[in-house]
Amino acid sequence: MLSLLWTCYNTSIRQVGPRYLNIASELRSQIIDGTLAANQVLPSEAVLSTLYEASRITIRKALEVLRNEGYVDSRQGFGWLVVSPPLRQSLGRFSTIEDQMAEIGVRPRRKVLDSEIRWPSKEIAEILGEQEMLRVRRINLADELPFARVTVWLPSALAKDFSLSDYEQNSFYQLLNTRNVIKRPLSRAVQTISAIAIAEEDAKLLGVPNGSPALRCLRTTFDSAGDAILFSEYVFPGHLTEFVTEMSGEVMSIAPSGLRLVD
Amino acid sequence: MLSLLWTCYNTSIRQVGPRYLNIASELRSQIIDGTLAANQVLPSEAVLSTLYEASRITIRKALEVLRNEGYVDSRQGFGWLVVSPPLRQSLGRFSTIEDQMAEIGVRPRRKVLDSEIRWPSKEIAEILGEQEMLRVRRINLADELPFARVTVWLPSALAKDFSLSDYEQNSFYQLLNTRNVIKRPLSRAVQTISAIAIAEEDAKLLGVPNGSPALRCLRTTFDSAGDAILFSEYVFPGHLTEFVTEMSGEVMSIAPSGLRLVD
DNA sequence: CAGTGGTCTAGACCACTGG
DNA sequence: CAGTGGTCTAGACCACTGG
Repeated sequence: MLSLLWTCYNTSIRQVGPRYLNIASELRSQIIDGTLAANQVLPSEAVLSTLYEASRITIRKALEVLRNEGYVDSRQGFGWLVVSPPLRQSLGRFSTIEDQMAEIGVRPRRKVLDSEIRWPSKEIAEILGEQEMLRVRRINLADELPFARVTVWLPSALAKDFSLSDYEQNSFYQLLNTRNVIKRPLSRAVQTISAIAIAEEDAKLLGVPNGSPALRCLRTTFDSAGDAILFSEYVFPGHLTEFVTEMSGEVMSIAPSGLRLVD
Repeated sequence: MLSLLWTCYNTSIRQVGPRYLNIASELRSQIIDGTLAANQVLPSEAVLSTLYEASRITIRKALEVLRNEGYVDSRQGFGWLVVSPPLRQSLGRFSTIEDQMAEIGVRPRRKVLDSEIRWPSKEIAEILGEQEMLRVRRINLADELPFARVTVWLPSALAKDFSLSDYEQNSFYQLLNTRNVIKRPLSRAVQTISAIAIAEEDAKLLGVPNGSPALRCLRTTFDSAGDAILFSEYVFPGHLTEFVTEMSGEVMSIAPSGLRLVD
């Protein structure tokens, strides 16, 4: 097994990107394909250091990446362990809904409902500022089945070169990040998720009974300097969607971390 | 300001815990109290290294901690920036629901509904194993207002020394982690959150109309070796609770990260 | 261009696990 | 006890930002 590791690494013609990411990828593959089995102890950092001809700090950085991804964990004085499958499997599904749709062979489509220039409501103005806004409402479909109604607000100054077909073919992240309209890339978002009884219009659009349960997400998206750029509302039918998340570390609350009381 | 940093650090009688955590705490305090203002560029790593008489790697480790907490972010070739307040504020609320209740002066209470020894259903057995289970159902109250119905399953072998009053006064995390009944501490959990129409019994228990929207969380809790120890179900009335979460990095999906289609 | 963060090295000492 | 991961140092080179 050790020689296998060594061979893989040495035969690679040229390293792309940082060394620690390559090492992390190498180890991740071996965990996924079972070469490194669940609950198995990894070779020690010193051994990996020799194997990969990298310093111990580089090895540790690779292992930290895998720890964050939920593949391994460490115990001081003992070693690094491969996390067992049930936990890993849940975490492995943390991909985007688009990836998931691609995986199961479902065709995604966006349909624009309307697009308007508006003066912001007080709530929107507080988040994005007191300026003219573009509001776009869309429906997202999976194999022509509607699974989300999405409304996006953004300063109209940023959207003056966008067309309706842009909105059907791209996400706002793609549009804003690729066409030089913002100084800094979008980098973070905070969202609030709640359970609601679906409103009449959304019920019709999504083809579910009026008042049936739905997940509602309110999201504010920030650029890399921390300025709010986008505000969006998502409504998902309750029977079609679920939200998977992880807690770790010392703080084990009765409620999912992030859940809070309102009013 | 620089001398202030230096003084604080040098006058500390004795460092507790790792150096990088102390440096992180110091910087965090200054961000919170405004000494380091929003969007301000931090002193460079080299300068901080001199100020704190620590190596650059130690400084970087402290900054990475703060980056993970959402206080700062970096741009290569430019520097470390203090993230602006709107984003930080949302993230700062990532505390537990218990902390939040303590903050606003609300008194928490647990009420045990019932506690039974049962043979596991197929679903539970798949997660926790084919063995005798204890099932405890509780109601959580905030100032006597019920806000959650919680059901916990665990192998009865682990619970043989617990009493009903233990269940009223402690969480299972506290019970299992503090009384030597498990070999390894509970360290991670994965949960699935969905929107449901509340069932009749829960509606009565929580004092809401039958069929009204609710958040339902299914959680599996693992020990540090990755073995599943606890399974729990939480039901929260939709009008009382919301779930706050963050996305960051390159992957910006239409849906909240972790959201997926079911069926 | 000088200065920044991103990566990496070769060493060191410590607290901790298991036998 | 020997071996492990956790922390830390003093250096180095690179890619990148801004002026």
